[in-house]
Amino acid sequence: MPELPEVETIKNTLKHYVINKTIKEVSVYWPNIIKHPDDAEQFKLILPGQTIRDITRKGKFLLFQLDDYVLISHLRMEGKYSVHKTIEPIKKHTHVVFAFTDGQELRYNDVRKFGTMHVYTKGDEMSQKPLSQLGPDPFDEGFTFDYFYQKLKKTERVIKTALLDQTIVAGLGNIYVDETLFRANVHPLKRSSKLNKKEIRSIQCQAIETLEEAVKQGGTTIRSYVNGQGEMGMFQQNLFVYGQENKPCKKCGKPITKMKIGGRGTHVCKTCQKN
DNA sequence: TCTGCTGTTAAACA
DNA sequence: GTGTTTAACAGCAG
Repeated sequence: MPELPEVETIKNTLKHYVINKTIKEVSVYWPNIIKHPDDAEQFKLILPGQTIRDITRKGKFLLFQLDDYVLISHLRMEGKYSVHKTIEPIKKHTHVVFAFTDGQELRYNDVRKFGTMHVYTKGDEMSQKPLSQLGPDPFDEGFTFDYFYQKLKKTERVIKTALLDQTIVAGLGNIYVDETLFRANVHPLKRSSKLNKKEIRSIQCQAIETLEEAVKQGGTTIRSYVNGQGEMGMFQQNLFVYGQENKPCKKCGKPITKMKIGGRGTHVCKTCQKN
């Protein structure tokens, strides 16, 4: 589910509810979510007493900035956060609960249990998995044309696969890659190393623009995504190709084709996107 | 009931 | 380095 715009929206809505709250107790109902410390019991032990000072984001990762630690959370396909009063019943598929000292709780719910959580001592998080190998966030200074050009020029993979690679740029997923390539008029099967400067610049600009627009719309809800307040996104109304199989292209009117690239469903207008 | 699909990613293997 | 398959899971459509 959540790609950069959805994580950004969750961050913004959640901040409103959990900033300056102090963790009293942590419950873990599915320990496999916890990747660091190795032992979920340890995870439960170190967090009480910590106050959430800020929430930040890098790529698709949500970072809860605590006093002494950083909690790094990845939602994978269907992870969701919500805030409740302690007395409210726990919903199905709730795997981790952070109870605060004020009678409220931050709950992590994940139908498919693919999400991950890592806790590191503050300052260590960037040199450890999962952030250590991550490329620049598209909204960061580090996502320069020179950097992007170099990275794409030296890989033989097709552009669709390269854009999904989080070590090149962090935050694009299947929806926004398809949208970006359509807007840039580049075919997803085009070899990255064969792209010219103009195409690479276009992909970079369209990626940033698409993500910015999606953030403004509160993200894209296809099946299950909701923000930290349980609200759906609206960007699905602005999609050009994702989920538009057999529907007329909004630019040329020819039907949108769906194919498989690198094992991922890929939507393309064969008229507008040239290989 | 069975099969294939899903917004993610890491690991194992050729 | 690159591509493919599998695996972590549950739900849903056909």
